[in-house]
Amino acid sequence: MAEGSQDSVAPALSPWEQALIDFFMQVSQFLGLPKSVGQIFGLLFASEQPLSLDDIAERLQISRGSTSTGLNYLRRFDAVRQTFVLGDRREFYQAETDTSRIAQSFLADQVDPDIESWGERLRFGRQMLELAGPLAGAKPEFTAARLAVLDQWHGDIAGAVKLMHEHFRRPPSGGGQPDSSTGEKHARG
Amino acid sequence: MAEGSQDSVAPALSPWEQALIDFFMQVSQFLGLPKSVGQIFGLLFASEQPLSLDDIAERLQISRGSTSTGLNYLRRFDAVRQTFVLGDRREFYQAETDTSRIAQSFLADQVDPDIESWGERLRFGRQMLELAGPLAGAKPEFTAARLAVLDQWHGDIAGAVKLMHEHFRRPPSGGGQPDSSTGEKHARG
DNA sequence: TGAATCGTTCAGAAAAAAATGAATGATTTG
DNA sequence: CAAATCATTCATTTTTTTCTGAACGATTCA
Repeated sequence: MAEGSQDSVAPALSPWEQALIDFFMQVSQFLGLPKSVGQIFGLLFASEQPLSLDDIAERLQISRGSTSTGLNYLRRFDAVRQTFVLGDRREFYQAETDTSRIAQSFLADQVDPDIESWGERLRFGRQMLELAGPLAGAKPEFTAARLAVLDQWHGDIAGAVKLMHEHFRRPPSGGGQPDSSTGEKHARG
Repeated sequence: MAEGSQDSVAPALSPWEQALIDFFMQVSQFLGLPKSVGQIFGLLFASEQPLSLDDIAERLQISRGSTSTGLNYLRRFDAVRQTFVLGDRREFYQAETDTSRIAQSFLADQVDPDIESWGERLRFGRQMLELAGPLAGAKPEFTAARLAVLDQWHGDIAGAVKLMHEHFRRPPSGGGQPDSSTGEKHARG
């Protein structure tokens, strides 16, 4: 229903909202993201209607700054859908429910760059060592063996990441139910 | 008895050591672990001989407390091998080079518990909602749809984790080179 | 048994990360 | 065009994490 109460009143989170916020807060911290990101996503996920930045900040009692930053994260991962409400200049957000989509973006933005950077670093280090030769301070055979291990490390991890990409490329086992009940049209005049 | 250098001189890290320490420090931070953990592993990885806790603390110029804590982490993940040197009461460590082994332990210790905890939390939340029914403050069809999405989330992620487990269960593509040059035998237990 | 050596633990210090909120720039409305 | 609305940015404050180092218990050695 339409919110009867006006400003300054903290609308008190329902248990439903609270549970989802807590849940995604944990997920967020597991992924090494600020907890506010999880909070925001949780609130959006719990909400049937799209919410504006101010809605979110007010409901969660966090600053607009944090909210803005958090929404940026979520946008980066395509974890949030931006919807436009007629007659309202503000931007409204709702939670993306497609896991694959989010996971792919997350991998691309948060994981791939690191893996790639490690690869570069390894290549560089190897070059340096090959140039410096035995001067580096350790036995050549030993360093050679270590370099081999490093390559294995990198290849192994990169392989795991590739596997994740593939896993999230295709829709999961459940069979794609297009989430009918969420498809409410809200853009009203 | 066999104490060669008892002075306070920090032996100055070689470029080889420095490079590896930096590298694993980055990996460590990526994984959400204290950077000292990465430093310690890097130093061990760079060193042909096993090192004692004091060796590590001294070379890295970090406190014994941090070193002890860091070594605990590494032991948890089987990222470190404990070796016993004859005539020395202290414990010596060297880096485990088998990626699979480390990855498996890491998954088991750092990832699996979270996934499981999420699962519990979801089951619990679902129960609560089913009991509370429409009282929870949102339309039943909507909450039902959301719960379905949550299940998909969890299953999807759990699937990814299982995939990782499988990936690291078997030795990686490279064909098992038994790491001959590292296989130095010193008093084992 | 007593002195010495080891490794761990934990309260406090230091460092790092995140949140805040006012200033900023951009866009729209009257 | 000026006023108003909106989202972002950034210097500062707050919170969280990590490191430190001395105290402690355990073990070994003489």
